[in-house]
Amino acid sequence: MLTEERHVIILNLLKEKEVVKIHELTEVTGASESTIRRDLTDLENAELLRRVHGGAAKVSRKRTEPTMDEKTNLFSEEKRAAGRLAASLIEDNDCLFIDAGTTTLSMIPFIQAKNIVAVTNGFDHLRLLAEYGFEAYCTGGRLKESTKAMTGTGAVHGLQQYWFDKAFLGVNGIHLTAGYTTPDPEEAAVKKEAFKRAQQSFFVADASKFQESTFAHITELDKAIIVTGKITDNLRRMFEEKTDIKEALT
Amino acid sequence: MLTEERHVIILNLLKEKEVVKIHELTEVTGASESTIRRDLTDLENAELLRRVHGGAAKVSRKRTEPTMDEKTNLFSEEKRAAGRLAASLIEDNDCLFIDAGTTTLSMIPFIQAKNIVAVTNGFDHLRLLAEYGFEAYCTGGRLKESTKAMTGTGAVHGLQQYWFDKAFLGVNGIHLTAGYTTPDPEEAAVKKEAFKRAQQSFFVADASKFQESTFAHITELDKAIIVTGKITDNLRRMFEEKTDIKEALT
DNA sequence: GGAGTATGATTGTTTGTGATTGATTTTGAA
DNA sequence: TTCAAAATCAATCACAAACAATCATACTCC
Repeated sequence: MLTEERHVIILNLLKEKEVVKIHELTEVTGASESTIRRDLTDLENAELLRRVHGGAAKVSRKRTEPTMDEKTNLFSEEKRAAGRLAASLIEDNDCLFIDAGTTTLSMIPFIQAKNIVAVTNGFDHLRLLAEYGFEAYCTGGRLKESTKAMTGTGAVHGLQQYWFDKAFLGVNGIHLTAGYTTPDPEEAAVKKEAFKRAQQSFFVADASKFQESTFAHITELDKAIIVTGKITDNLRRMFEEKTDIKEALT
Repeated sequence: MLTEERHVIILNLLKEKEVVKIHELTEVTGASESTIRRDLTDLENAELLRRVHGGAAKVSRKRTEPTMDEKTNLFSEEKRAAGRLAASLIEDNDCLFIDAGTTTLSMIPFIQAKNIVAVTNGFDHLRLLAEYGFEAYCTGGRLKESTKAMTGTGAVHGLQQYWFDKAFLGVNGIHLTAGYTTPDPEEAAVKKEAFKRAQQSFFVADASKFQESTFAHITELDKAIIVTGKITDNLRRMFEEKTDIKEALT
């Protein structure tokens, strides 16, 4: 039996079970323990499994390398805090919409909930959701290169196939009278549609977005919940009179 | 026995099994070990299999390295030739569908036409189209991680917003009686819808796909044009009786 | 007939294998 | 907890299998 054949057998066994024992593998393959050990060492180096005493175990999908990068390097501390807080609002079996944008992107590495389904119009979001092993859907639509978001009627049309438990939306302005706003009307149309189709909507934003207003209106302030990093006492007092705010502690 | 015949035998054996042994191949073909080794070296250079100690293994089509220069490094000479030929069929102002799959991916760097609009269900295709400055749309749908294709009703639904001048489709089997086929019925549904909505459809494939048939039917042989790399005289004669074939010269 | 290619045999070298060793980890009973 | 037996481990060895390189022969296409 070829080395390659044994490798295939070992990996296939590991698709069905969490762990395989060395003794088990010697029986299935007819090879000696030494050979199996060498196989396991090779496969571990290729990051296709993880060695454990007495055999080998599945390498979990969620432990891919981007984890560290994304969690520690890619985003500012403030964005990560807001992302972590937003991710904690997701429950098992939720059907989600996750909007394009860096603030919503930062929540994905922190999602702990199991068995969720996520629809997104963000190119990187789609990739990241799949990398972390979540069931990922894409809205479709025109790829706007500057923001790597899919927008326009294609995206709205794609959204109309789904209903959501929760929508996590990015936003550029959160204003006491103007409500939630964003500069691009095409993106606003997508956010509006997602908002309409979700039982609960969350606008995830950092402190710089408060008391700003931009061109295109999405919805009124009290129709959604704000998720944010640390903000000033003043801002908090002003906005929590009008709507729910969830503020990250750190 | 001709070199070409042995190559076909070897590749066919590898479609059914994960690995083949050299000794096995000497028995089937009657050739010496040296000859088989040379065959395997050739086929490995064409990226149609992967050599392993004692034989050869299926080539896994994972792992695209996005930082490489796609024109020179990412694809085999055969794939590039087919891609270049397919790209040359695109005219200015065309509205295109470009299917997911490595063969169709290889055409994107060669597209010279101006002012085109391209819709795709391939994740990498979307990125590459945008990188090369084309107007890129995405069908949407569920991201199938293994192939990085978006499929299912979401993708079909997304497609129904568009009509195409030309559709470039990937395929796993091109068979004289079974027509064009692919293993996954969900992907077949997407290809079918794209085929239906295009004035002209092209199936882009390498030589190994000829006279193969897989599970899900897409359409009949004479309803589309085949774009391929170099194939044997025998194959060309058989297929050009039934439909148009465009074969890359090199 | 001669240039170019494909083939099979032979060579010395490299790689994969199973057995053996003593070291390390796990287990279970005191 | 502590200790000893059992299981598992990494390291090493010698042998066998597979390897690339080379050569001489047979074939094909001008």
